[in-house]
Amino acid sequence: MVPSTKSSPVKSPLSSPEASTSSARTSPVSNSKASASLEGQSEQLSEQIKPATVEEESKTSIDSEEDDKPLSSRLRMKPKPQKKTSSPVSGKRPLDEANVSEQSSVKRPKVPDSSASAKNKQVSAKKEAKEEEDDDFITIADRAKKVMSDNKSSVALTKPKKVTKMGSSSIKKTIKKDKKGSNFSKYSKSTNMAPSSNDGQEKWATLVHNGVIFPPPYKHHGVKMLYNGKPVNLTPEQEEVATMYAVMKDTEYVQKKTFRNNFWNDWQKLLGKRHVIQKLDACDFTPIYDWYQNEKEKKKQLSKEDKKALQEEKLKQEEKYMWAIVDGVKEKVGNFRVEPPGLFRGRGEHPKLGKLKRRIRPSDVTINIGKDAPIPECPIPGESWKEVRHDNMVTWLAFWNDPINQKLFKYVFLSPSSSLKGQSDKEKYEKARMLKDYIGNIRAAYTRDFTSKDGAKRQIAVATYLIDKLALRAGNEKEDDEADTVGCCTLKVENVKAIGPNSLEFNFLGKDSIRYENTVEVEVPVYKAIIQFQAGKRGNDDLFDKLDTSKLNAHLKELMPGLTAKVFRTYNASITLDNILNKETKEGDVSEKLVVYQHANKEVAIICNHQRTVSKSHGAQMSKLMEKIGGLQGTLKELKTDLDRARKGKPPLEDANGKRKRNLTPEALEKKIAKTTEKIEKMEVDMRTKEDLKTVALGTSKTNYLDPRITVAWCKRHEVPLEKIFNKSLLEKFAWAMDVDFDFRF
DNA sequence: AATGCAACTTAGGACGGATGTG
DNA sequence: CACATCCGTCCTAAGTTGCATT
Repeated sequence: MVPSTKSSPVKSPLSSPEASTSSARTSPVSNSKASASLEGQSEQLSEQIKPATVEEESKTSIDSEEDDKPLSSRLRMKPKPQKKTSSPVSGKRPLDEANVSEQSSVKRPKVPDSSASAKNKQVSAKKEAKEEEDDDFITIADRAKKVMSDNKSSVALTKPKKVTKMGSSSIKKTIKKDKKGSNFSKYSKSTNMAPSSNDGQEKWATLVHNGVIFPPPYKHHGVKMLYNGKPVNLTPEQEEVATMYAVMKDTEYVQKKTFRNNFWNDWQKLLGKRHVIQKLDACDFTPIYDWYQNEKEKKKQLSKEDKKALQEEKLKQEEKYMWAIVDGVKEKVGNFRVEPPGLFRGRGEHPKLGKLKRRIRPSDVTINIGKDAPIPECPIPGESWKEVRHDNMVTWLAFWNDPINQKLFKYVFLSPSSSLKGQSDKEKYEKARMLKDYIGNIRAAYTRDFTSKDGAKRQIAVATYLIDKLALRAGNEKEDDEADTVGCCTLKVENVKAIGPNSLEFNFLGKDSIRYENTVEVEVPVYKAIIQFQAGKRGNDDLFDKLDTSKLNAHLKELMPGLTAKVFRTYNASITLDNILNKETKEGDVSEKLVVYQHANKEVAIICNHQRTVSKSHGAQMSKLMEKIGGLQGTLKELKTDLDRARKGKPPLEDANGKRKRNLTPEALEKKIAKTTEKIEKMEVDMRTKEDLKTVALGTSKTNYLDPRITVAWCKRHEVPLEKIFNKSLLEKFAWAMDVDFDFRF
């Protein structure tokens, strides 16, 4: 795919290919294809873009009155009907206020984990233990005990962990009024997490695992590619790389010159300078491509049983690598498979596209494991690990150097469902919640500094503002051998256009070469500051020349302990979800509530610019839906005439095929009409959402930005089954959030 | 202060099985 | 039942951040 061509949801589904003007990177190919067939429809379906109407409220500058408003209501990229209601309410939330005052009176401990509720958890966990088909060999109760004792011991024999002050903040949680049927603790396994945050501390006391599994060796297939029309003999090594290229025939990668050049370069090294094959252009890989397609087809044609058997075989081989035992608890390992060799598939215009990513061998791999644990046997006979370490200050189980960029490491970590990951996830959200208490002052401070005499200060202020308001990423410097993308600190002059009287038009490639395109009305001082930062510079110069991420983060740390740029994204995402859910959830059935949730989720995804490419079949799908609706409208018309006739005692007209229809009573016809109308309406809604979400990825925010406790609590309050929102993986990942109080607010 | 290294989180796309639909 | 679409899972790239070194 060509990520850079996606139209940005930040703007609206309407942003057309030609809107993305600048940048040589823009290849309109996929974009125009995707939208061409649909141009007319999408115009009707999607909301109009207007240059962001950041209304009155934000012109009055950000003052503390507005502080707990969700970003989405402070920043209106698209006017939305239902949002009109939001302004008078002014974001005051009784529940939240209670929270805030409570928090400000009690100094928030780093991890306000509630020991009180931990007790509850154990009880409920035990209760549910039976129905949990957790394939652990340790029971939950055992695990709880184990963790408890481990904690004690590790506290005893390691540097004092911050086990202290768990009391104060947890007191509030003792009033546990559980609503009927709203207990999700069946998903919370041992919620008993190590009680402390431990940055710079031991991450585990004991660690046992079986290392990593390597991909099978290459199987020589002997299918001959053609060179100038003639079959060529290749050694297995040469053939392997040729095959990697051949099978990518219908990806967009091979269209890219960089990809082909890099591939050729690396392949030629294997062929040798004097090989018959002298240039890529004269190569015909189709025999290999066809062979591969055929193999794939064969695999697909296997019987259900055979497939299952194959799967089980694989599972059996991998079983031992799937688990680690961390402090006596069996935990899933995340990525225990070593990455197979292949051609590098970078995103966007990555300079290393197509380079051969060589095979990783045991001698590349460093293992990290408990001192007393048996060292994993090297799975390839005759070879051995590069190194074995016993470092409990880190969480990785293994790593090797990335063959594409030797300086980088590829790590093997535990899976997101592990309590190690869960704990840091929780800490992440607690930090973001802490920002709530500081955000007012922070906003006041940067607003003040928009006009600071000190240029560096001004840049920090504006950058912080953009990170807060637009949820931009920090933006580290990048090397020349990476794709040319930017974040806040690395914005170029040409990425921002000042549009009078006080709007800014952003257009740049961010992470994963996803385009960020957005026009926003900003405070006048910001507008002026940007113009001043741009003065006398060229398009490619840094907008913030006195700033980088470490300066920025150092500054943020002075405003709140542990504050960094990315916390703003988490904070704004989660508070937006919390606010929208609580504002917009009405009485109604589950499906209506799910619509509200999805809407909130979408708002967050738009704020964070989480995009996806429009599926190849999107256009076709839409036309199909249109057709269906058209058909239904036809029947509706027919039914209406029939109703008219029936009322006059006449028989229905013949249908389109000239067939006779049954005589129906007017009542029956009315019923049918109502049903059809309903069906049409439902389809129209479906179509609108589909179109609306065609470029928006909801999953990323759900997985990484939205405090799961907001969702869990909301589900409890509104009796929505959690499984409607979290799939199995997410339920596992968020086990730590399951027994949150139903009145939890972010 | 700049640079480099290390460790960890966040990200979109591919793929294949599950589920819905006619 | 056949097909399309949906959805979860896997994969691994691409970020952020903290800290040590120069």
